[in-house]
Amino acid sequence: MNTTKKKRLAKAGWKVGTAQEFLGLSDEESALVEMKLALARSLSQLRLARKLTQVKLATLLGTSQSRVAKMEAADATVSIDLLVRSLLALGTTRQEVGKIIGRKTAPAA
Amino acid sequence: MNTTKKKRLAKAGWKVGTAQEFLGLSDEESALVEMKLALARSLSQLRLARKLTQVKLATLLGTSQSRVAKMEAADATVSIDLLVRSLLALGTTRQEVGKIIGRKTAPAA
DNA sequence: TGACATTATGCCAGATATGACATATAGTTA
DNA sequence: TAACTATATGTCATATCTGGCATAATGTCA
Repeated sequence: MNTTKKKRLAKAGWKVGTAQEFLGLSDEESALVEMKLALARSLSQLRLARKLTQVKLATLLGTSQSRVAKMEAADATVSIDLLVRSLLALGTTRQEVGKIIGRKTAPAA
Repeated sequence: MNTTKKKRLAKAGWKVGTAQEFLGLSDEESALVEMKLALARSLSQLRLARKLTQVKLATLLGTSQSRVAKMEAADATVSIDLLVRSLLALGTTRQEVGKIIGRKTAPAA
């Protein structure tokens, strides 16, 4: 649950292979994080594919640029609900959302 | 978003084929509801398969019987986050969660 | 029938997420 | 360099979700 710790490390510039090994993330926690990462990545890709700025996407979704930035960053303050609702709003089907969630996340470059 | 309306109808005993046609649910809203239904159903099945009561499952998850009941009923007050976290806590893999979410929901019996 | 176990529903205080705003940090072009 | 665009981060009031409790409804068995 201690996401603050993770953020501190990340902010300090640590590029960790997978978060789980350094931070004491349980399997459940890391699975949840990976799901969020996969959803966040898809949202980002979808936005770019449509050549939208975060501001335009925010307007489309009825939210703010800052929240879009946080969604794409899989910030701790964004829920899976929000990510899923956003993808659905952009026309992503339920089946596709399922695939995204199940998709293995590529390790941080 | 008016889920109160739906609850009133449901409470009145209306067994609707799919919710969308009677209530003015948008595609996005109904997709979200269906995802929650699929997750709720899986949770229920998983609990029964392990021969647990809602009380025992609640203890296992660190929550209350009432919330488990609401989760299984896909109540409006339960988030996708909660359903997913519960499934993960029971050992469901991320891939399986993905499949569940994408799975087509059987119409109400 | 009563006694008991299980599940469902209503409510509410505290926890968490959201939207909005300000501001910071790139990145680009002149 | 300045001016501009796009993205990131911090904060906060409000909205929504969660856990927990009470209680109702349903089911089961003697």
